[in-house]
Amino acid sequence: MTHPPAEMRAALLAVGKRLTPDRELLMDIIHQNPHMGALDIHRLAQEKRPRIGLATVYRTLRLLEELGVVESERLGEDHSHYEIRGRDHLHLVCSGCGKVLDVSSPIDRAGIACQYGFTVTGARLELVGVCAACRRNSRSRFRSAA
Amino acid sequence: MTHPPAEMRAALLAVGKRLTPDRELLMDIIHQNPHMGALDIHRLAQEKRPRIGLATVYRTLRLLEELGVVESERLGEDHSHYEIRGRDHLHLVCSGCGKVLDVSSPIDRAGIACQYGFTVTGARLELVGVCAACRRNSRSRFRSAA
DNA sequence: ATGGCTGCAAACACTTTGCATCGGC
DNA sequence: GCCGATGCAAAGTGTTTGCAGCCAT
Repeated sequence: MTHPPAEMRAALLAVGKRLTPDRELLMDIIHQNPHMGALDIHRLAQEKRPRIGLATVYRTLRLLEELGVVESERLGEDHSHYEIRGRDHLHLVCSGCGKVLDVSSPIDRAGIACQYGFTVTGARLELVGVCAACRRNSRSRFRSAA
Repeated sequence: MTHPPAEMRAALLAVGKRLTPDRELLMDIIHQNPHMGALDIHRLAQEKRPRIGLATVYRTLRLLEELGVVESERLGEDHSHYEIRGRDHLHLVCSGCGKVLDVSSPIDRAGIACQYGFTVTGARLELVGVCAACRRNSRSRFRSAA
């Protein structure tokens, strides 16, 4: 529980990237706080390393995303949220305040209302994959990472 | 089929808003082109009304969203996409180029691959609604429109 | 004619990038 | 010691806003 980002460190080293204190801290924060924005992550990081810059946060997030260990999402807000890849992606997004709740089990509306106090008014489903054209060009937004 | 935005016009007039040529044109464009970005909409609009400004596009989109007739979404890109509210919200988002396809029937992966040439690699589900706190405050991001 | 609507440009929020310095390997 | 990583600040996007003039009502 202390240092879960073992896979993250491995991913970095696997491509010859350096394991810096900044990156370790950021990986820890991302791992322990689901769907946070870059500015929140930065604010949290500054509590432990006051001199860390926002650019480093963005650069690290982008790097980790390219390595496939984190995933960024626009959850209806005007900024991105970041989380560990492969975790559940069923989110409850409040149309009032934009708050995001995680749901981990297959659910029904009554169950959600009961368990999370969240009233579902609409759904939005995105299937991510590769379209015909990109398949032909074998193009993918992060596959080209050296 | 010629002028489907009848409901849109009604929505405008219902709240005492004016029915201008710019707005009619924009409503037409939005109605006929699903999930387009603001800049695409602007570009299209300029073909018919060269003097239309980008600010008008944004202001109109925001107005129509507040009226509940269109809906904006961040489909993995760094800008918003707009479409008529209530239409299907099952999207196929290409991880290569970001292109978005609409799917209208309940489907399976094999069916999607066959019908749309799109290889599904992951899914993302958002349930939109009202969280407990906002329910208590009866707060909602667009309910407060005058 | 009157008040909302528009174009223009400046302001904004989030994110990326250039450059000199610092530090992991 | 080398080359990558960082901080800072400037540049880049997409979106919003202030203001003077315009046009539906």
